[in-house]
Amino acid sequence: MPVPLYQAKAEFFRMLGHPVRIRVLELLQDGPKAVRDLLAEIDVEASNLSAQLAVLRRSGIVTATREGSTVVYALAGADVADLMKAARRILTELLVGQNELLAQLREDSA
Amino acid sequence: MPVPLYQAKAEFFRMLGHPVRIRVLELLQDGPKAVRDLLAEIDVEASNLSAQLAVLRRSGIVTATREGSTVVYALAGADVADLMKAARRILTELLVGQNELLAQLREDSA
DNA sequence: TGTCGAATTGAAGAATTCTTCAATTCGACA
DNA sequence: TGTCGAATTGAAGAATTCTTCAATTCGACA
Repeated sequence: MPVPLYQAKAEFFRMLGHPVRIRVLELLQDGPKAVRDLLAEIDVEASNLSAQLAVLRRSGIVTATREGSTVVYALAGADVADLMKAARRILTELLVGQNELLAQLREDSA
Repeated sequence: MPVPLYQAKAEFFRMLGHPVRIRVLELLQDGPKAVRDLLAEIDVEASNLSAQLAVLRRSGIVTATREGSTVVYALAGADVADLMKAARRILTELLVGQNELLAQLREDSA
């Protein structure tokens, strides 16, 4: 039996659910980048970055190609920017909501 | 110091990364639903569903209101449909890619 | 008030994911 | 061939998340 769709969706979102992986995807939206460059921009150990890149690679959302002594990663073509935009829209609402809640709490205790 | 944005994004996606939570969000796109109804449509134990609903509630993406002896959940207004659409677009690409890979593997071993 | 159904919660173990370390692979270049 | 830098991998413990069970809350209604 095939993986049910909601299961595949859940795994997809889970794959996105890590700060380093998010940063990588964001950086790759400007074009392909060598691991060294990613390493320079993200605050993470090399081996940990490798592990997170492996997660992205396995999912197929990025590709890796060796160029000389370095390895270059790129988005596999999928329209990641749109997804991030949609996510940001919701996330903004949620954070605003939390702020309002916080403000109310301050009110109430004042 | 505030939570960095990529951290908030990662938590957001992680919140989406569970089959039951995905199903709930999908079902709520058709309008508010009582927990009993969700329970009838999703293959999950009541206490487990409650736990997953709690995750969604805490994030603010859904609201819960008690109506008589049942509790009704609804999307908090955020545009979840768009997000799901963007996700589906990428996910489709990824799954197609995996199928092609699989086809190649079959080729090679034939 | 007592009881029932609906839903949630806390606690505990199981399962999964993260992080780090040491070891390894791979190409470049002397 | 030997060595170096770049990147990855495997293993192991730490941390987080899931699932399940029993207990609890809360309103409806007799």
